[in-house]
Amino acid sequence: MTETNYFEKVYYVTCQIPPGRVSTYGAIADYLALGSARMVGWALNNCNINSFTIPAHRVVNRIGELTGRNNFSTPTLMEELLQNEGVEVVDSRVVHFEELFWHPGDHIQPIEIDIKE
DNA sequence: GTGATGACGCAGT
DNA sequence: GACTGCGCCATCA
Repeated sequence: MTETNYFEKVYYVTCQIPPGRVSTYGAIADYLALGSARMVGWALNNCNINSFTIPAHRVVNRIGELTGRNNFSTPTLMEELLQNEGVEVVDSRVVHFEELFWHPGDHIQPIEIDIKE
C-alpha cells in the first residue's frame, strides 16, 4: 500500500458508521488506540479527497459540532449530508447528538460502502 | 534533521 | 462553571 494503514483504519471505522448516526474523533481514536483525536481529523483531512466513499461528515467532535465542515467542498455540505440522512443539524451542531452517537466497535460490520446520490 | 501544523481531548487554573 | 494551555502522533516544508 502506498499509504499507511493508518488511513485505512480510520477509513474502515468511518465507513462503519450507519446512515443517520454520528461518531466522534475521540471515539475513533480510542477504538483504533491512536492516542489522539487529532490523528483522526488529520487522517480524514488526507482522505477527504475520497469524501464520496468516506462518510467523513458523520464524524464530529465530542460535543457534536461539525468542526470539519470547513474542510468540505462547501461549509454547508457536511450539514446537508447529515440532514439528508435524517440527522438534525442546527447551527453546525448535531441535535440529540448523544442519542445519535455511534460508538466504533459497538456494532462493527464488514466494509460495505453504499453511496447514496 | 528540525520545526510547524492538523477536522481534538483532557487537565489544570 | 468557563477558559487556556499542553499533549497525542504523523506528515509536510
